[in-house]
Amino acid sequence: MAGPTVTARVATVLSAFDTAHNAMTLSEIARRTALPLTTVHRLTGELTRHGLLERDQDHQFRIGLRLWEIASTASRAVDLREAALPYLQELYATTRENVQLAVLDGLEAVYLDRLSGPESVHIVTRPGSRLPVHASGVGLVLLAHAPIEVQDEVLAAPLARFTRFTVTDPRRVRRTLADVRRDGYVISDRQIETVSVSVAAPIRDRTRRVVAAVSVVVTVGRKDPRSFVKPVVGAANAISSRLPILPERP
Amino acid sequence: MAGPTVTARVATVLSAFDTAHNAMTLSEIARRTALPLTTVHRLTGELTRHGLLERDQDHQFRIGLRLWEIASTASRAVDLREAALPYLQELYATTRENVQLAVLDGLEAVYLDRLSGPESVHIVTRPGSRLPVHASGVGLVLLAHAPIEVQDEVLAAPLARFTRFTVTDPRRVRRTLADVRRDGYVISDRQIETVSVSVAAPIRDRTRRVVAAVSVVVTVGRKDPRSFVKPVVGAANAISSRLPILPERP
DNA sequence: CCTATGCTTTCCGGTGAGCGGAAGTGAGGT
DNA sequence: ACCTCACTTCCGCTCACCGGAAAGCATAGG
Repeated sequence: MAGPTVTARVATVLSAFDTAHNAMTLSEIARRTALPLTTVHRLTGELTRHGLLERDQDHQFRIGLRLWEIASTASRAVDLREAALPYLQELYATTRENVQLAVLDGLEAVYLDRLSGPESVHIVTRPGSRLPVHASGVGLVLLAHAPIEVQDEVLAAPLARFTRFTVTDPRRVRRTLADVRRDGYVISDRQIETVSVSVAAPIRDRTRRVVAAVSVVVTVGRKDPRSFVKPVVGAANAISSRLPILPERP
Repeated sequence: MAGPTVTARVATVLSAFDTAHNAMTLSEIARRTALPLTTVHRLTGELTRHGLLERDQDHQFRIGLRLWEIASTASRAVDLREAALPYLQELYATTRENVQLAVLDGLEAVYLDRLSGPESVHIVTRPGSRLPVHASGVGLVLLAHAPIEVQDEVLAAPLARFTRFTVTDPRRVRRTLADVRRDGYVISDRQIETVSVSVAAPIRDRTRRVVAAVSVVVTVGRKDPRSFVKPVVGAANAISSRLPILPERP
């Protein structure tokens, strides 16, 4: 059904860039997008002319400053991030552990921000990265409050296993989701990496709709995860009460 | 010269979004871009389908999470910003004043980051915004080390006056640029706003090429601006020494 | 030196995606 | 009921897009 329109191809080319591929040659982009080389050549050339892409002297393409600029000034991610930042910093100051902020996009969680210091566990997520929602703390929180169709669609597909602790049985995940809704927080124990536990809580806008989730990720076994519940929930509530009116997605 | 290609129109539509216009209706975009309504309708529809734009229930378009994501994971702005952040924080901690990081793009300065606290002067720039280079502290630093053609082009055009202190005579600006190169810093006195003075210094990569500028913006008359020269230059040098190899623009 | 390899750029003719005026829909206001 | 303003759908013309072919342009190996 995806007709090969120019706009679609532009989107495809831009989407070829991610954390692992932030600089690519022409033919690398062509390979990754499965588009004809000539076509990519024309598109990248035009995108570069408009500043959406840049090219260094090694002939490597990168995302252009212009595109960063547009995204930085105008996105809903930025509003949420800015509103939450002071409270995330406070949460970091009291826990000295990784602090994360994420929202739901489609069937995945997108990480908007992460604070971490030298003492924190090393974790995989970076701002701008995506993870499935069935395993991580923030993911479970977001899924628990997502529309029922989203939940069904996520749980209908096979659930990826990250560690031997990852829950991949849809029924058990559903039970967890019910717990999250009842308790107002969740503890995800070594489901993403075997070294870390995360404690997450929902952030709501004025209408009490869940729009984001905040979590703390700590080294397993160092301290009782339950001791983080109060600060995490507290931060989530503080952010909730300060949120500007957020636009709802249709 | 600008042929009306689809890619160009996509760029135009995306560029219509900025700090002052982060949510627009269809016809608002059409007005701002001077494109036919039908055309904008088609393009925004397609862009939305690919997640580059989003639309809330008020029919307002915004920059999509997908676009933010692409820009966040893959831009040269992000690398520079991340490398500099710890030192910017340190500079903020010691001065408690606005701290800014900017790069040159085309003939303008783009602000990558800003740290400010409750005690800082309120200033106009936000991350992602642009300002001309002939007046601000960071602008003068960037211009002083820009290719000669850029300098000529900037100084050939009429220079915008922001306050009665703004230097708009190209000859005087050129003299200032020479001073910047000699001294390694610049003090811009009330040239942007009548309430503030900025102290700026260049950031260089491994090849000693100037790739960015850092500045502190302080309230005029509160403290001798010269007392900020040492911390600003110190921070700039510290960042310079920690920079990853930055790609050069052709 | 020549040949091979991999990447980039230019060329060009056929064609369907893009175009946008016109007309239709629908929500708010008077 | 009528007007206004914003959005959406329709549809036939046409020009920008398409991509294979082939030519540059380095770097490596024989």
